Amino acid sequence: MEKNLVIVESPAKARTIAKALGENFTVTSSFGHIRDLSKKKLGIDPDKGFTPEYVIPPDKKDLIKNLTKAAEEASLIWLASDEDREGEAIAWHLKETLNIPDEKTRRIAFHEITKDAILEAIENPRDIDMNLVMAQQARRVLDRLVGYKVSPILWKKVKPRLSAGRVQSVAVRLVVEREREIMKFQSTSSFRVEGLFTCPERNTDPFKAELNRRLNTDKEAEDFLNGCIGAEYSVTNVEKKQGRKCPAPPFTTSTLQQEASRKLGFSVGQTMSVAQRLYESGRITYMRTDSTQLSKTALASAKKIITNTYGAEYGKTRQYTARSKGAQEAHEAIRPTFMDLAKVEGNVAEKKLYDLIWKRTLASQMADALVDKTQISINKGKSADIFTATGEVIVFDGFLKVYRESSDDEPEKTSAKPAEILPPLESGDKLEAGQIKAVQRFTQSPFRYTEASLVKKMEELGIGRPSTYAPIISTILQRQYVIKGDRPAKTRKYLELVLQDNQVIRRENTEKYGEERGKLFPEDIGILVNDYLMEYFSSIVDYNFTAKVEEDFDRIASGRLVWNKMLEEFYRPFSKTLDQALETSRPGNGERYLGIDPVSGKPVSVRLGRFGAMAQLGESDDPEKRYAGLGKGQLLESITLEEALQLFKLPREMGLYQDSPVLVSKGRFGPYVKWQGKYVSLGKSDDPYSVTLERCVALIEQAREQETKKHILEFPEEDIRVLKGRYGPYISHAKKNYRIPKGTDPESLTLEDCRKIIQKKDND
DNA sequence: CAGTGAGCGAGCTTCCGCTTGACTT
Repeated sequence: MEKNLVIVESPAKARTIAKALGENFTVTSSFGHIRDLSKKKLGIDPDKGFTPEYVIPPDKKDLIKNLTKAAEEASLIWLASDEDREGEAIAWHLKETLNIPDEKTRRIAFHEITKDAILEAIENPRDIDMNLVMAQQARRVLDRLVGYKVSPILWKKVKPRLSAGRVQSVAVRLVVEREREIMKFQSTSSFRVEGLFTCPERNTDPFKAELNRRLNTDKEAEDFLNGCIGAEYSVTNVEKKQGRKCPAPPFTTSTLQQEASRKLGFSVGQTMSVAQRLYESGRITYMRTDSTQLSKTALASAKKIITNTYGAEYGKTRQYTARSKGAQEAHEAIRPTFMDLAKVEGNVAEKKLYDLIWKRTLASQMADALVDKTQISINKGKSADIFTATGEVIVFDGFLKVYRESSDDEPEKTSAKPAEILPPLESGDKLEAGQIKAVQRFTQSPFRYTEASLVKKMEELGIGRPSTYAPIISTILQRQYVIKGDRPAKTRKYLELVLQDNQVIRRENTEKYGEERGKLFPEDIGILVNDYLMEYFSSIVDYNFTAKVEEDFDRIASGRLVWNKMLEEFYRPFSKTLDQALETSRPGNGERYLGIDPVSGKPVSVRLGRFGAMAQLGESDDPEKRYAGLGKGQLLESITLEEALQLFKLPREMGLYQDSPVLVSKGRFGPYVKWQGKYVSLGKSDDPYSVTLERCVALIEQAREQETKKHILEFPEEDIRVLKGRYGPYISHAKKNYRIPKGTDPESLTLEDCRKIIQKKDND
């Protein structure tokens, strides 16, 4: 009997395919790529045609042994990795590494994981497409050259352990440039005028209408309102239009990450690991995809559910085409495996994410929503000023019954929302104005990126792949190029001028604005590295670099370009750039002179030092010069003289407590109080610059109390203590910690017990 | 863990894309 071995990339996929193929096929998986360039060295010789030296990573050795054995025993090996560049390369590496002869090799691809599709694939095997494989090889080698040639330059010129790459460096650039836009941004204000109108003849309720222009100053606003006194208003035009809203396409990796971020507050990493669990338990299709396509079976079952639940008029079968640049569409969109399963078992996160996927998929197959839009234009006397009232009524909800996509733009809270319904008015109707008010509004600075909106931007630029979006975010966070953080809301005053009973009243109100949560902020080192790369490696951090090389990869894939010729073309100028950077480049240290300290008359400057960003008070040759580290959220580029001077107010001598001095200062781990040689961290809401002695004493007392509670047992003669820590009780001895075995009551431990525990662990 | 800021100079750091586990402090 024939023995067939099918190799796919993912074990979960292998399980489903095994079921469809039956007993004559053994289905196994490669767990992604099986060979790669060595991590330790470059693995490419640019002088010898760029031929890569592939190695099997240590953690794949066992797998390869098993696969080789299985391949030897089989009579036919079906290489069923994905039908894209990376998948084709995996098929080729498998054939090479497992030593599979041509006559035993069959290359197939499944377009959807259904029995019919799988059997059809088996009927139509082909050869490995070497052009596509070489396109992948060119991609791999190029990324290695960029990453492993530029990073060491950063180690030498800036700081060890830094990194640069075709994708990550552009991600950092986006964050840095957005921050600079925000720094540069100057808010301006104008006055938005809104009136309440009624039509006495038709006995209507009051409705809102907005003036079609903004007024620049409060004077202008006041004049305008005064001009409204006694004015006559009439309807000049009523326009009715029917609009449509169509559903969003089914999820890809990046749109799932965006929606899970906006609606569920998940990080992109969180979304991926929850999705992975749903995938492994067979609830959803593959979660790393750039395709919005749905399988025929999925389309059919969605239609059935919609018809049964909402009626046939709610259904509209549609297939969406790829929106993103460079999409390779090796998989389906992310959808429930079984559409008729509306809810899944699992933890809260799994349930919520599944619900989101289910609704989005279903909605994508539903009818457009129909909206009646009405716009009423209102004349103010004979002036050119026009007020406009807009109304929007949903006449058929369609897909909105199930799902509504959210947006990244945080709408200005007070801006006019369209009214649900407007009174039936006709051109020529006379209106009466009730209250008219002019409210000061401010322009908003650009938004900082969230993890998910950065992914969206990268996808738009064609940079990165579904499998790398989450890891890229972790990398730039890990390198401390960017940091994820919050900013509290700020308050500002705004003016409101109200015309009521023929009088203009002026009010000053306050409002909160600009609160940010979970946003990406650049760090000083990220800014510095970005500026360095922009100066010496501008072609690499060019937003179009990836798109340009992708064109070449496509030409390689279609046989119009030879892979190492392309690399040759790239490398010749690139190696010159490298040499130049090594020889001549000097990265900045972010140094800025901020001004003179009015108290001491000494100059204040900031720069990046060995231990991070710092401020310096006094010239470098001043023996009494002082240093202070910059605080959290402060950047070299934007810190002001006032803020820097503030830093030198620490340490503060607070006074005496029980005859010992109390000191407040800031260290590596944040602000602290020091008293009698002991350190106590300040609370989250305490400000080291304004905290009082009283509060410090309270903190000291609290810490003292905890200290006494912390000690459960003491055997000082042998330097053994039983302490209570963050993770429960433990034994401390000679500056090392030891766990207490489960089920042991820490208070009943004897000195002998402790010795045993210590000895046991030290012997391990 | 707790205020550093110059420097002997070993040996190490690093990319992007495929894919899952194996680990507790």
